[in-house]
Amino acid sequence: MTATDQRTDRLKKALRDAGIRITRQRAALLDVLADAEDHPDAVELHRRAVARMPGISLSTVYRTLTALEEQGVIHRHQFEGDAARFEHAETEHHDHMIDVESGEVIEFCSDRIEHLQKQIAAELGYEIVHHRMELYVRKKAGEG
Amino acid sequence: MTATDQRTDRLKKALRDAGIRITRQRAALLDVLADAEDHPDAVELHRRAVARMPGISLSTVYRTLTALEEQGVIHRHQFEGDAARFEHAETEHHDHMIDVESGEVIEFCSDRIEHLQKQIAAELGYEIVHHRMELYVRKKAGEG
DNA sequence: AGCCTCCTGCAACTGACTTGCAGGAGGGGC
DNA sequence: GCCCCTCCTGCAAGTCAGTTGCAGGAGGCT
Repeated sequence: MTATDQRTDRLKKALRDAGIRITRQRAALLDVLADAEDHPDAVELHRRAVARMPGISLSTVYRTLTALEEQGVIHRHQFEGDAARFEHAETEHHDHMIDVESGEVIEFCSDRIEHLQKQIAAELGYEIVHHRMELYVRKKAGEG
Repeated sequence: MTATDQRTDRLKKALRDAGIRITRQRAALLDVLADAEDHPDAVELHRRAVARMPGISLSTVYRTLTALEEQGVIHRHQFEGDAARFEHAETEHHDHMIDVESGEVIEFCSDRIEHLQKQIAAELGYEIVHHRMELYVRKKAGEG
């Protein structure tokens, strides 16, 4: 059993535990999400899901993505000017850099920034529910 | 002449210099933008503009907002699950905190975070074109 | 004042989702 | 293993925010 198979099983268990039926369509989408190493949008996920479960409709993909997000097993990202992109939640917390030329998405994390964010909010009497930080970047001249 | 009148004049000048005609519709919208102390969306801006120039259409508001953004005289923000919100660009650079309960938008800025962002991008061989950082927050218990 | 453009309002369109509906299929209970 | 209740699905139609084609209207240079 591969690492992504195990991930698929954990995702399925989370859903069954929440009383959500594992249909063939949902199983196909979970497989696709567990396999994905990138940040695909709904249409791309649908394209990949059709390969495993021909006939699955785009509305089922949208409905299932919404349910999966509600269960916290996937994250939804809304980058500038794009359709929403998704990734399974079995990753360490991280933020995103988007290469504005290639569209490539790079993950990163900074404890120091997170700490400063918390501090700034606290100074104004707030606590952070969640945050969004995206760096739109370009390869430096002479690199890449 | 008030501060916002002066701001309106600067905005108009920026447009004329870019070869963009100052029509009555655009003048009305510039007035509204110069006056706004909050972060209104297109529909709210249209509502306010109608008070100064009855008959101005929503599509003209959208078209003008796009042009103003291209000229760099206003900024567009796409907060989670909301229509785009706008503010004139005559402010110091800042990021936003959104109170998830009241919808209130609070501006803040952290040089230390900006510095860390630049550093993280540089370490991966990138330079930042622009960034987006939003903190979704809630008033701490016992405050507010 | 004349005239060339660019701008405007209207209505129709787009893209990304969302939803109503009637038929279909999980999966617990037997 | 089969039943049956309920939830899920595909389809088509709808929604929401924003965009665009068009024909008439108005800046602003001369």
